[in-house]
Amino acid sequence: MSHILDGPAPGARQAQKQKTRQALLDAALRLLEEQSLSSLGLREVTRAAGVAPTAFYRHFRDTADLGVALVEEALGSLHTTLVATLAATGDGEERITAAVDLIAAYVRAYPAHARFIAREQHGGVKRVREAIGAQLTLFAQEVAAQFAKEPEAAGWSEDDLLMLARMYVDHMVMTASALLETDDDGPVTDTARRQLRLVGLGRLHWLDAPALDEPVRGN
Amino acid sequence: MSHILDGPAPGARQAQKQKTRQALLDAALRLLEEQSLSSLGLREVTRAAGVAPTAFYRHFRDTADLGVALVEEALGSLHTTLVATLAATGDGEERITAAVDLIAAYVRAYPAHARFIAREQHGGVKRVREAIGAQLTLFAQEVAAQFAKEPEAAGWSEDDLLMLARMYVDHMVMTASALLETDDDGPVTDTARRQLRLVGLGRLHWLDAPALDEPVRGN
DNA sequence: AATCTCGGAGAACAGTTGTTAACTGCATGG
DNA sequence: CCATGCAGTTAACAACTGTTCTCCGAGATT
Repeated sequence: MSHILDGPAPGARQAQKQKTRQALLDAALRLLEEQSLSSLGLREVTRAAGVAPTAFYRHFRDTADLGVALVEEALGSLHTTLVATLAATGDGEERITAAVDLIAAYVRAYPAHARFIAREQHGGVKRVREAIGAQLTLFAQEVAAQFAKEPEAAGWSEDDLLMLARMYVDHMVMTASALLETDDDGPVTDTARRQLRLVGLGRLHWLDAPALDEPVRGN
Repeated sequence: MSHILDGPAPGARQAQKQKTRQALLDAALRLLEEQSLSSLGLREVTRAAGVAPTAFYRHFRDTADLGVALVEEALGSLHTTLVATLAATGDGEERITAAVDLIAAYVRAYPAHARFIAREQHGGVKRVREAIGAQLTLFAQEVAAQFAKEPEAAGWSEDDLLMLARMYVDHMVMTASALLETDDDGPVTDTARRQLRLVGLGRLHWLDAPALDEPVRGN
């Protein structure tokens, strides 16, 4: 263990603090596999983490606050990975496989994190819902920005690109949730790939359609 | 009112029972607008319904049981409406508008029910999750069956039709959830229509693609 | 008219919750 | 080297939870 980077200025004291903080996050995440955040008790978490109830307040105001921290932990590191995956693959079937594999790998590596996001995306705690929504919107913007760089995006409005990107992002969350409720990934990833293929086909022919800016309102 | 099927005896007594049962369901649904089912307390519900805590047991074993009843109340009557809407409209833009309008009307008419479904679809109570999942699968099967009757489905495998239908159903739930978090339906329904248009375009060109039963595994 | 059924009320239980206050010990900065 | 800051502990609180048992009174049954 090197002491060079964590010792000098910061303090080995904060290391211990973040250690218990992480213990609280881990304990909470484990408990959240079988319940929702809005029913997660402060004492429940501290008990599972092996610390006194009052220690909780040194790190979080309440369980909603802890939930927001969990959102960052679950989604924060995914931005670079996602964008890198999209940038590294071309269009079409190759990219579809890469995207589905990415999410399947994530769900298998961090099932509790994935479950937490899928569950609390529409959950009962407003601040957490908003935090997840903001992250997903950010994902969509990043995906749209990546799309914009590619030749296939010629003629697309910014709004339509964002609409397309949101569809991909929302589909990822749906796929993750579906993966969590099965033990055989095969059928789920297969369906996910076919659905992405369908959207990709629609994308290819999007500009074939006549102008729909002001569709017939006769009805 | 027919008395033949209700049971052994008609009874104005059972009317009062179902009245309090409905009071419990209504009270629960109201409380669930700001929390998840897994944190919904039995006493909380009875207090809001204006009955004694012990009265709860005359109707439900626990709050999870009540949740399953809410799923039926929220989704049960929607099957006929959905199928009728699909059957009454042709393909293309007309059907897209009809479908989006249907879900927007539902969300506006029964916001608490819609919120409950969106929230508990991935929520912390297994039995309720399963009940919602079963209903949505049923929806998908009904939609797929309707699709199968139409000329556009020629050449489609049963599996692909179900995949397409699931996509529509899941997209409906997503749209409902998005509508619940905004007060201006315009942008949301607009995006939803464009996304459906995209999927519809993909559907039209689905058979153009080469056989993908055994895609290249070189990777 | 007498009896039975059963939805609902009331009281009490042991256990849990979030939050406050005052405390201990140790790493840290002067 | 000592005083300060602060992560974590202990104790206590009023409030709340799900559940059981007992009882009541008004339909329903005969």
